[in-house]
Amino acid sequence: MTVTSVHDPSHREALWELEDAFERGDLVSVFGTCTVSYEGRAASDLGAGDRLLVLKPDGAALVHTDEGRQPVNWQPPGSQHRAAVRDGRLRVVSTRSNPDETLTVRFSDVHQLSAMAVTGGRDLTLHGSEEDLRTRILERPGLVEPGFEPRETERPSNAGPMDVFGVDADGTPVVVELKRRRVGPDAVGQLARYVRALEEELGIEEAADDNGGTGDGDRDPDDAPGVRGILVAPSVTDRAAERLADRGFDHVALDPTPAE
Amino acid sequence: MTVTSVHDPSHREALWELEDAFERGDLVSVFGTCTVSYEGRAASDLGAGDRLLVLKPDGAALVHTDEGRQPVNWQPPGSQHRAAVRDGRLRVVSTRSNPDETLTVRFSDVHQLSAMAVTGGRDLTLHGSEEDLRTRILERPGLVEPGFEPRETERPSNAGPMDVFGVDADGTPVVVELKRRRVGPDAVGQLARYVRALEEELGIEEAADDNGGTGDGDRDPDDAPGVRGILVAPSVTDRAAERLADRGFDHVALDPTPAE
DNA sequence: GTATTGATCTCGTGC
DNA sequence: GCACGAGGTCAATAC
Repeated sequence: MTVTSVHDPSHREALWELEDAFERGDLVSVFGTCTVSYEGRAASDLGAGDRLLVLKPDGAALVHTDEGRQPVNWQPPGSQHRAAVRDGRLRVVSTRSNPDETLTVRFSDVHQLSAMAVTGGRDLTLHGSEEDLRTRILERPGLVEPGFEPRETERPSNAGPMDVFGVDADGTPVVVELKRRRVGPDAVGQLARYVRALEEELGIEEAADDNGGTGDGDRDPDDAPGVRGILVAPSVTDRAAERLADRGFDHVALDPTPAE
Repeated sequence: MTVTSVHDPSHREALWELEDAFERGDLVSVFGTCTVSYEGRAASDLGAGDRLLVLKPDGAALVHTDEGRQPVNWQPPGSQHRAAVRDGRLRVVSTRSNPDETLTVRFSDVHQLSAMAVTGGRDLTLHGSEEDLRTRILERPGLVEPGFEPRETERPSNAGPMDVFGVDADGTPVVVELKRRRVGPDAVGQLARYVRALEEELGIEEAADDNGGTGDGDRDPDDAPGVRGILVAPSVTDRAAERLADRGFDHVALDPTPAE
């Protein structure tokens, strides 16, 4: 089996194993007592402690403590790993450019080092994403509202691509913004940008909304809108609901996956 | 140091080690060939392949392939790990509630299993965050613009807390939104929400309070906005710049850390 | 390369 | 518990 593993190695022994593992393109895990420092997009220091260092052949480096889903320190894929023994410590440095950043892990003790050749088997089939929600709607447009007709997905606009563009039963243009989970006010802002961009593009002028300054698309919900906005999400927060009402947008409660 | 480590263990042997490690509250790493399935906020399946499984005493579980900073599958902290041998495979299941979700890892082969007791040493000192940017501005308000006077940070509003609230040289209220890096249109929307909320708030106060506020609260609707918005960030995208101009907001180029 | 947005985002903080 | 926003976010995609 292609796993090498050393228990309580000397620094020099650990160094050999690391260099071999880098050479082979192995996935490496190192248990040990170390300090960590990072400099790049920000800068950080982490005092001595026991941690797990994971080094990947694609250049990713992860320093994990006993808590949290997130590594306490890391280096993104595309970095270069190097190892050396300096000042009686095993030093692992991972660097990359653009942006320039460096992660340095200094081990006073290495307790356990393992390396394994790993290939393939990384394609995940995932269900329940925003894309699934879109598929669901395209297959059954009536879920949005009776008479809704999708015309285009990822339709380009000055404000970027809108999730779904279509028309309602009256033929009024509709912008649909999809979210796979409960949303806050930011999603309403996003929808508003698309609606506004489409209104400008279609040459639909809103009544009395061109004083520059703070005019930001407020409308009277009683007005017949030039372009409608519909937010499709399982639910919305109170503040988002307020903002939806302000803009005259609708919310449709829908999950990315059908109820089971 | 208490590191246990087994190479090419039988499933039963691996099971013992796992259960002991769970008992002791160890940080665990497992190299092996496995399939992974997840069901909860979404659902996913991953075919057989060699991976690294990390199990943390706080309940976090991470499945890593040879690529990427992100685990291909995971379970958040607060989950419960369990292990068993079923159908000739070593099965590790991690579950949590609220939301209900389950990660199942089935090993056909375990190549290497290590466990280490880990405590403390997880407080990181980080520099270059948004908070550093705020500190910088509070110490030298002139960086925003000459005459700017910060009055409050995290000032509450109907739209949430604004990063910095203050007044400019003319006494006009100013909302400052801070970003540690280059920003897109979303940040302008965020700033706009705060400015709008503050305008409404001040409008209500003026209407409800006959004395008006301080003398410097006067403004000319045609000329100056009631509330100014300033986005402080290293830089902004074109679309964000457009949007800033639309709203009449200003951009101040500033890094979280002084140039070196 | 930059820009934009989704994510099983995670994580902290405040209510 | 929910809501809101930051993050060295990461990662995919379009340009």
